[in-house]
Amino acid sequence: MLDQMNVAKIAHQPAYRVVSEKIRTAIISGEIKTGELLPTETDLAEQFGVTRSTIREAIRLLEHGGILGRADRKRLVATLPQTDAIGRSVSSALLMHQVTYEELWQVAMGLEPLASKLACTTATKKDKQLLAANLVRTREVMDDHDALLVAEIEFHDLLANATHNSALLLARAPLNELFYPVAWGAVIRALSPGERILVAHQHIYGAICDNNPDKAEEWMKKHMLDFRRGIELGNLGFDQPVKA
Amino acid sequence: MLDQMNVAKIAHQPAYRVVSEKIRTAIISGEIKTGELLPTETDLAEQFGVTRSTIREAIRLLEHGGILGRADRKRLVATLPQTDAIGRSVSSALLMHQVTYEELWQVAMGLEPLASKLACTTATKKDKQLLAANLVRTREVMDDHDALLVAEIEFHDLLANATHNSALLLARAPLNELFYPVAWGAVIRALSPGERILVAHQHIYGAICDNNPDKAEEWMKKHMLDFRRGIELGNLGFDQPVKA
DNA sequence: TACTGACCTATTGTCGGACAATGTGTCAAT
DNA sequence: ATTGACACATTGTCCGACAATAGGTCAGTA
Repeated sequence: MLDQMNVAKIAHQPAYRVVSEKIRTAIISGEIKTGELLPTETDLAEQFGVTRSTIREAIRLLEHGGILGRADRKRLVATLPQTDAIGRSVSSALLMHQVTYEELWQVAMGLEPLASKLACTTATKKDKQLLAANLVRTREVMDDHDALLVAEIEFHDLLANATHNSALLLARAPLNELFYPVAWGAVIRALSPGERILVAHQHIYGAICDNNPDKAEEWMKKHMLDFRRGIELGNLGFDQPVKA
Repeated sequence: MLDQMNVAKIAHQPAYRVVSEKIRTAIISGEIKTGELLPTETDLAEQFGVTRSTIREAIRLLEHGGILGRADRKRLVATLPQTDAIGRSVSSALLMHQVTYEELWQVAMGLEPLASKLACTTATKKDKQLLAANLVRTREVMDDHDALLVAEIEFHDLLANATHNSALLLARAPLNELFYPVAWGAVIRALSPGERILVAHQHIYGAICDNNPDKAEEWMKKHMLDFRRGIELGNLGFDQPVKA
């Protein structure tokens, strides 16, 4: 009796959600390959036996998650959810949860040294070239706070990409979106620690080229501790919620 | 000229996206408090000067991200995106990116020992009670593979919750969704390592009660290495993509 | 031939109205 | 106070329509 009620309730899902789920599994299972164009809304409506309005609601549901994108702002395509799409929703969730700088820093302290260590064995020549180019640019813009921040964020992003570990990339997405841009930006403006940043980056890069995981990890930890000290020295509210 | 084109293109966003964004910022900014009921679709349509269909599409866009939930399957309420909602979308993204067990294990190796260490200083009495209860249950179901897996996952989840770090919770969401259920489940079925799991959990729990962060971190690392060895011993394809 | 420009078509975005199902509140009767 | 009938409100779904525009077609011209 109670079971029947539950079944009945669960069974009664809105059509737009059922359709959305069907499309989603079709994409995940590879039945619809990524990059492939979806049928038009009218066709989909006919296929699923519902009206276009319902199809459109189902599409909206998927669109937000990044599973569906659009080729030319007209036709829809199945796309791989990219880190930036996921990162945005994760970041907005964290903002609403009033995440503090310290919480983000703790995560950074767990992931960034790990990324450095892993990158030593996984970085390709291309990755190293990109990192080297970033170092050059960092040296050039050392006195421009905004440009320095951009270069700093890029360095950590390149490093993470060099691990070729998509799980790691997604896990550290909030760092790119919230931690570095806001908190680190404040430190840079307050303390102008360009020289210290560059030195740390150079050591990390050197360790990767020398295939020395321990050294890479160690220098990244120093780098993160530097950052924490910067927040404290600048009295920037380490335990305050991040504000967008 | 080029600027104007960009502006024109950016300016021409579909109404459902504009409306969705307005509602979203209204919620994030606190103008609409979480838990509060939203106006009805008809009212919203009138407010924004669009038709109900458009409003509904805007709502679908937010519904997927967990920003909007429903009180009683009728009225909509503003809700905080919870880790499980985010976790689902992250996990589906990872599946599509063909994440491997090894990649997930690497992230786990970065985050789980960190969680153990942090929990030592942040765990409340309530947290410790929950962990203790979990240990009792684990001992009881040691021979039931499925129940043991549930208890194992719950232990790590309780531990993460004990850090009270929402950034960490979100970062490790894929571990809950993909890593433990699938990979660890395979190990348990293949090797029946109930005793080793329990011993590790007990040492971690003990370290937290003794406020001994280093020991907690160390035992969690052992625990993770055990898992890796299990995968290798069972020849379960450590470098294979995870399949849902 | 290769390019240009006008035209046609397909597709999305938006509108308005309609109805069924279902939860909710009201109000009278007991 | 409880109950039951009834009207009402709200969501889910359908239908049909039209404007805007991206893309393709096709004739005309250098």
